[in-house]
Amino acid sequence: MSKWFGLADCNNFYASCERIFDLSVREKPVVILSNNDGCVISRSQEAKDLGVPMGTPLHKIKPLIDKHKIHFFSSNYALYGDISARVMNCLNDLCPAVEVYSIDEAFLDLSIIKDEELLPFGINVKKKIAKWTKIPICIGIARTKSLAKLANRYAKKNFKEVGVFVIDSEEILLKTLKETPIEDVWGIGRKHGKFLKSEGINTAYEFTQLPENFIQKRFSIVGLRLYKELKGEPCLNLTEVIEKKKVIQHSRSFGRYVQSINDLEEAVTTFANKCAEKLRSQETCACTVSVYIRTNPFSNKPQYYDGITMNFDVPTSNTFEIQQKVLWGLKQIFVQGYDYKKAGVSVMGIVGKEEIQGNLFAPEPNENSQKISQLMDKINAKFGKETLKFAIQGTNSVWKGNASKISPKYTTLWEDLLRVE
DNA sequence: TCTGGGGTCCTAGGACCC
DNA sequence: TCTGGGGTCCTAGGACCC
Repeated sequence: MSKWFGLADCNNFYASCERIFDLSVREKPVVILSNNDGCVISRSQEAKDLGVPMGTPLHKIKPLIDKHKIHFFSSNYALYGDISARVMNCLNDLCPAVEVYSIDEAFLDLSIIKDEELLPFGINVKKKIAKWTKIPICIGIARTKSLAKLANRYAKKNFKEVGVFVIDSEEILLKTLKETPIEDVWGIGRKHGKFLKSEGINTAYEFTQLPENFIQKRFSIVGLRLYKELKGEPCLNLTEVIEKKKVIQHSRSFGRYVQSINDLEEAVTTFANKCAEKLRSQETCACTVSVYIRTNPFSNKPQYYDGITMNFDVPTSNTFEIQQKVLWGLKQIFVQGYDYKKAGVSVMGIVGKEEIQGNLFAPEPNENSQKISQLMDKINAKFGKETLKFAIQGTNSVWKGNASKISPKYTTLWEDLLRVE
């Protein structure tokens, strides 16, 4: 049986989430800002139509915002994560097999659907999702994942009302490939796009007409896979199981410049804790941890960047152990006299906790501190983030960013539950 | 004044081993 | 003077994604 892949993708996801509960911004231009209210990371259709570019810093589009009364929100990941889970649950109920690909996208295996049923099936899924979650989606359907992506983009662009597009004939395939600019193809980023255009390759179709050995040589096997997929040969499968993360990071730009090591210590211990929590939540331990600090690359002030990577004797997910290493590392890389703007912690060499090999020469793991870590996880899960935290994390952190325009956590915090009066 | 955060995969090159 | 060859493992860097 030949395959059919679908790609369901939420339209303007973060902006759409804000509109579910806040009726005053429905049909109004809305933009969502990154951490620190830095730059635009999501736009409603109305905002796109007004010419708000993706990724621009807020201060650069302030005149546009004022002029058109564009509503803007700080990002509210608790809300988006919860709405995403609802959408994915619905897709799971409606579709034979689902691979959650990102917070707002999922691949579907539709191979068991009859060819002539694909379009009505897609339309039904779209309608149900809209009804159950109030999130508008588009669905692209084709023979490969890369083509489903292409079909999805085509649906968004040309059939937004229907919201579903199926590439089910050679003619439609060629037409879609010819109408897709090369830089819009999934897997062709800025660098490759620029190179291809300089070679006179402007569309997905022209890409598929290049010789195979040229693709392999210039774009390695990743590019070759894409090339084959665009020609209709599936090289990527649906992966339904959620794999454990191989790297876990936590980093933040600061709300203002930070000079003292104490403030940096507060920040990096908080990040170390987050990494440890994430490790425990996927039942893994890390062999390695690194920490870095940096100044603001956009400013004219003296620049500094340094990081350090450290190994554990025995892989760990213990908050205390990870914190300790990170604090030690910070002392090694910290230099007085700079305005620091960002710091981050990442853990790597991640292994399942059952695969850990003991180290004869390492001290026995501290079981008490591990139990405390787990207890903290439980309490924080029940009563909310950072109900319980470490003294060194501070209580009035100067490094924390601004989120001046954050919407309520309508779905994940009792106090923020919508009231009907 | 103000510029996000968290991932993946692949390749090249060096260290090391036999 | 001439200085192997093949394999593995690790890391850094670069490309991409949302």
